[in-house]
Amino acid sequence: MTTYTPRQAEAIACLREPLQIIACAGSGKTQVISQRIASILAQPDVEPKNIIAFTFTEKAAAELRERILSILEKEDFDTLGLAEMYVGTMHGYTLDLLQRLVPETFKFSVLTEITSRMLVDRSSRKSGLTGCPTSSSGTPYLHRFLHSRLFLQAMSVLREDTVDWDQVPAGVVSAFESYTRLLYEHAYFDFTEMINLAVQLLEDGDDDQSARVVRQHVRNDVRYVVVDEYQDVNPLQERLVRGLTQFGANLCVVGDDDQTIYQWRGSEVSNIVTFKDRYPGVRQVTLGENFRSSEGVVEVGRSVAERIPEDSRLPKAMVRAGHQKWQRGDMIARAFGDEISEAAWICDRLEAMRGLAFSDTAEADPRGLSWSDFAVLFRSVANDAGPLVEEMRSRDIPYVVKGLNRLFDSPEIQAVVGVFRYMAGLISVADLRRLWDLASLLPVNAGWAEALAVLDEGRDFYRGQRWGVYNIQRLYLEFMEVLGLREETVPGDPVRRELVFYQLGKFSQAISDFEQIYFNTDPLQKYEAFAAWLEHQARRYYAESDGDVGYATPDAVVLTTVHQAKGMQWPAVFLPCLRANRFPAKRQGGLGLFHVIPEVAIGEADRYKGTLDDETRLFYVAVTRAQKYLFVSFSPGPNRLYRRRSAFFDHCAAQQWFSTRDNGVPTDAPRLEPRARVDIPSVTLSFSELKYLFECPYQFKLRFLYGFNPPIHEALGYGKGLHDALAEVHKRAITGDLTSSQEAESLVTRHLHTPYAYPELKATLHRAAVQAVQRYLREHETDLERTVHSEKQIQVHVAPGVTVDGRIDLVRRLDTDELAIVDFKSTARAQDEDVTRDQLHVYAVGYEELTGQRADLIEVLNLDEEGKTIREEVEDPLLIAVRARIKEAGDSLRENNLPRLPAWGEQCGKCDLAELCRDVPPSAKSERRAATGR
DNA sequence: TCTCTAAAGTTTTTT
DNA sequence: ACTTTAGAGA
Repeated sequence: MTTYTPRQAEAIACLREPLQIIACAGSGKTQVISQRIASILAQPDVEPKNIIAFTFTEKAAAELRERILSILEKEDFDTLGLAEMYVGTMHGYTLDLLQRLVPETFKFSVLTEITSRMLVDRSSRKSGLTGCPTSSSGTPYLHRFLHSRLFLQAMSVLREDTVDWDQVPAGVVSAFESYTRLLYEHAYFDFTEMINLAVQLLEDGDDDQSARVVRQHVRNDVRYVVVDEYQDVNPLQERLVRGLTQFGANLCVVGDDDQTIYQWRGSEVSNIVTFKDRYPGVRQVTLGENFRSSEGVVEVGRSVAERIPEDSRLPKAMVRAGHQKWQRGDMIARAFGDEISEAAWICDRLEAMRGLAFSDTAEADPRGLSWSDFAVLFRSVANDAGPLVEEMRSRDIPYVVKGLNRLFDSPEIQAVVGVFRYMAGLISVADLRRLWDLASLLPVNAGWAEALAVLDEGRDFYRGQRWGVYNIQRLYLEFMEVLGLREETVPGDPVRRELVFYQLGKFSQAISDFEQIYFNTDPLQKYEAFAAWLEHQARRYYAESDGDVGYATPDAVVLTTVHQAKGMQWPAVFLPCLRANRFPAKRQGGLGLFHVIPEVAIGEADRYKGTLDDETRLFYVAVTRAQKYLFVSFSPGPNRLYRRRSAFFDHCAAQQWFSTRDNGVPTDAPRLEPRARVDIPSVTLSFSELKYLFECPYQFKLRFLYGFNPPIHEALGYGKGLHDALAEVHKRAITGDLTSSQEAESLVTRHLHTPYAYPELKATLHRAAVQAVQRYLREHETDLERTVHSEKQIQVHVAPGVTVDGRIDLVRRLDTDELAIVDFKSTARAQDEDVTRDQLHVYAVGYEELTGQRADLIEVLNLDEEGKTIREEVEDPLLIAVRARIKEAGDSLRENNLPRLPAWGEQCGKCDLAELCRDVPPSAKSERRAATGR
């Protein structure tokens, strides 16, 4: 049983008035939030669906969810309905809210930073980009490609910030209008727009139909809102919080103003600083006890925070409360003459400290420090980490770098990029061959000539075929297939093979991103645009190491940025390269936000500039990551801007806790066998991921770990549209509004979105969808009123760390009064029946966990004319078996044990990626060509 | 202490 | 592509 300090207990027990928890670094914040949510749930009249908990990242959400579940399980709490408690990001919440309650948005899809930029560049006039004026004399208007990033930043700020529209130039206003119009025309949300739309609906009166439904739901169901990392909330997100609590829901915000490090992305510190003045009757609880670090680390952290002017901080004093002891020599500040000796010193230290005895908690037995207990934090990994990486490589110290290697720098990807430079006519066959030899990518018996033939056929743009035929993804996969390039044919050892395939998979992902926007473009232009995009833009966006292959965390020293280290801790932390103009960083030049939107139009515009205070907060975060050992160091950088010491370095060196000389690790210091801290990574699987994992583990690996995507199909969106139309029908049925078959046409018009179809196909699909919906409404006219749930969110916690979540299409009562779980399928080419049955049994397990009710039957209802319906009983042995299979799947995933099927099987015939895995037997070839259109 | 010129340029979540 | 900074020269 966890014991809590009086302050922590006060926060946990405070459930009535608005609560602000000011949580210093290492104060056990997540535990307190989790326990508080458990006490909310313990109240007799509260249901899980009454609770919303916001985190900033998905990772933080997963952690919080796991923590809450473990508390509830320990307290033997009834977890009925728990899937309906929302724990996640604001983006996820608003998207879910809209796509559950506002039928017009069902068909919307989400643009990423990459795809929104492509959209803006592709439609540079319609998006408002090239009509957007600036205040710089050299650049009266923004340019295509060059300024799309800046343009999108301005478009976000206009919605996320408090804007005085009278101060915004008319040209910028009309560019903004063009941009939002373009989004809605294409049924896209960017990351800001989903929150923006939800906020509009929450703030609107009840006269708009959608607003009424959304507000009604919030009024009835939302009773507790918790916001973690409140210091990073921007003004729009603050409005969302306001909107959700406007009908009296309790609000609890948690954060630390000293750890505001994303202000350049819009977070507004004043939200947290003035919270008490903006909400009535706020109870403030300060968690000042730091359980993480030694007194030396805590005191230095406090002194850094005190460099921030008092009037922009909440008053607080962090004190040490943990068991770590400070000893002279634990903290060292050293300056070096050059980068090489600084890197060498860090490596000496790492080697000398490995094996030192260390206790994670007061109770735990000490263990020897291992590689993964050390972190090196940089202000800029991309600019400063080079020399240290070099040194660690030469000494064979295991490490992982986050943010140094760009995917497109590797010779392997340059070889692949060459393929598309060849396609665009920029290089010759000989150049291409040279690139592939240089990357040593060619398999032993590579079919080079055949592969070139594939390219040349693809390059014949005047065959008069439909544009959709010139599919980049298909060409890429076919090129690899014909070349015979598979994971086991990549030259080199298995480690290299895996890495190369991971890179090739990421490239496939990049193609998908591109084709999502450029699918309907004249083929020649499309290939030219792709080559140009690869050359100029793609390289900035795709980092080689941002997804590690597999879920296992290696025992290695972590090299990362301070930003990415937020929320983490290590026994020993190094902060090297503390140079003036780098940390604190100097402001960047160039055309900036204020050339588009004048400073006076934005409240608190300073935060977009990156001030000294912001850098100080970042340094505070860096320092407080250390549990015991902290090493700050300086060496002059390669050019004259970085020759002087950082003020932060001098600050540390002046503190008594630091030694300025290294006397080495004391020879009598206790040592133990190095043993890494064991983290069991938690795995959350969606239904579709689970489906692939059951079907073929290697297919799962190719798709989700490497990132290979099948080519875009022109009819994409048909199944989703049908699905959404029926979802609306059933949701209305629950409220007693039964849809007649005359409405099929308008339902399909609202929900069917087939952006990749050529006009004739579009019309065909529309007709087919209307017929399918009519047929469904006719055949199920009388069932509609027996609809129990539509799109029911479920979640199954299979074992510690293994969760499956997904949605059940429909739950309804049959004439026989039995309860049936229904899943819709819309393609005649239905999946393997075994998998469908497994999947449905997962639904049954989830439904039982959610409602405590047992479903009697599971049904697969095919919406196609000749499609058959599968119906079968829910049986206990199957439920138990499915649970065991999920757990097994989760375990093999964590062990990265994802083998191919032993031989070509029926599933392989339906797998789009089979050729990347093994030879297709001659008997399967013709059938396959028919099925995949190749 | 002022003025001019050359040289340099970060961090990154969100389905 | 433009603003900040260091350092030279006045």
